[in-house]
Amino acid sequence: MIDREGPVPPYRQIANALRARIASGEIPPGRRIPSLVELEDEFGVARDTLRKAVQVLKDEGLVETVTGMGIYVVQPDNAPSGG
Amino acid sequence: MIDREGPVPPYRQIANALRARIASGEIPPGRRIPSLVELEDEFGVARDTLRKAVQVLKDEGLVETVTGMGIYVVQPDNAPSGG
DNA sequence: TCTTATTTGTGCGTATGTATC
DNA sequence: TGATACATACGCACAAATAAG
Repeated sequence: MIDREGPVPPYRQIANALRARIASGEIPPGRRIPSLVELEDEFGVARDTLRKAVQVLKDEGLVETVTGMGIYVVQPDNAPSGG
Repeated sequence: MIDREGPVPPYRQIANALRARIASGEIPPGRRIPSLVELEDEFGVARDTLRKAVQVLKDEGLVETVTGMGIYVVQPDNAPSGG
């Protein structure tokens, strides 16, 4: 799942994978993405790595984190699309 | 924000900047300094560098780390002034 | 209110590889 | 060779918010 030989670091690969799921509608707006524990299990990486991957998506405005709840896909209404 | 040309290494500059905020009262005793993530964003340096900067302030007794909470400005009451 | 479970937030310590001075 | 810095990654401990009972 994660290619540790290539030039793309794991945290970027994970960010890309999650972004693809969001873009494809697999994880629609308002929905939660898998928890860090589940992602740990799925990708076989440390939380630190997931934290960085999530940070990338947060930076892009694709997701938002809520302590005690999870990480949610930002809805178009909430998206900073300039309006 | 960080001068990478001068003789003062970034971790020292950051330590100085934080020390100034504490001295000026911008971050009063008992208050938390920005998290490492926020400082990463603000200064544009690696976590490794931030941790060294914080270590300087800890060495000076200006701040204390509380696990799971953050890094706090030491209160005069708690200062190791010999009491 | 308290306990239990889940989930994110925050920092510590450590390690590897690369690069500059 | 050493200090400094960046990028990446793993494992660990503890705190806070949320949810359910």
